Amino acid sequence: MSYAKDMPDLSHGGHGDEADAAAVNALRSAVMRLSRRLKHQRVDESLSPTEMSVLGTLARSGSATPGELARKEHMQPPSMTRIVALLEAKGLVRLEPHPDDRRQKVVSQTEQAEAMLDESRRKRNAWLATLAEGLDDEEWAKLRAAAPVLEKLAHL
Amino acid sequence: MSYAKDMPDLSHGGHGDEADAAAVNALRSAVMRLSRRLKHQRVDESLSPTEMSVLGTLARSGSATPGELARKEHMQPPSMTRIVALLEAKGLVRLEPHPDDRRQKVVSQTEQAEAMLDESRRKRNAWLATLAEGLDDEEWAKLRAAAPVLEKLAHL
DNA sequence: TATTGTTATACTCTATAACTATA
DNA sequence: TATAGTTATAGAGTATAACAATA
Repeated sequence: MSYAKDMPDLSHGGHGDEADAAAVNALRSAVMRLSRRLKHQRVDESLSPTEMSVLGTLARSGSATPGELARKEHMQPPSMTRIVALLEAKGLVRLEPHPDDRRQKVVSQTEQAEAMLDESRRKRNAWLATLAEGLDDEEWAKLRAAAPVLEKLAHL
Repeated sequence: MSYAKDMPDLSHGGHGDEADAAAVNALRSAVMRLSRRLKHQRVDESLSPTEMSVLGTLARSGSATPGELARKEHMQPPSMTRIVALLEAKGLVRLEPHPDDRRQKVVSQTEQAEAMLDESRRKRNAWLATLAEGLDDEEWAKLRAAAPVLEKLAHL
């Protein structure tokens, strides 16, 4: 750990000690395992985790172009094309021409998507609550406090 | 939220209010996005996130049979067969016959794997530290506190 | 020329089903 | 018969490269 003493006053960029390394390890490992399980314990049979994620992003932003969605979800444009097409086929998003730029399109969620998200949230809670029964209150509180940070991290 | 008043004294199984729902949402969304990015920002070019995860598990447990590894990683045995074969081809694990049961095998990490994990931790810190520069100290502290909990959750 | 989105294609990871060897 | 692991195969998700339309 020789570099720690060489960078004494990084105001908040200096997350690099051993506790941080352990956290990084746990984080990466947990993220991989959870993502694998999420694919299976999916709450809505017909929707993949990515489709759910895109729908969530859309719900927050109101509407967006495919390119914006791809950037927000950190995927490549062709992948987003496919996701949007799937969601449209399921009646969960609407595609309209962009008012100012005829190359672009505007994607927005349908009423059906909104209802589905509500229902889905209920089911998700049931699953997660079951999983969370293995956590005590203190652990759950830590997780809840970190959730928005994790989300921010994923968007950085 | 009608059920809250119907289940007044669940000691710690009652994670189900709106703040929890928001946390669940953020958690799922962040996990999916991060896992996708982890596949690309991988620190060691030749190792997939899953291979890294298995190696990490192996480092903690010392050695294990393929079946045990599959259960711990929440994957199916055939998938683990493939991962173990890849790791063996890279000289990172060793396969030995099980002393008591000739159906089973014992997987253990090599010295090379140990060295690789050390090197990898350094690189990972660099990547995460870069990402974490967008977090303030308080956010990072929350994340660090939650990391072991996330790991526990992923194993439940 | 640069940018948005799409099409065509290939790769990686993982699962299920069927099989082999051992208990 | 039941269990551990493997082989064969298929499917989902995503990427890159090449392309079309528009700016």
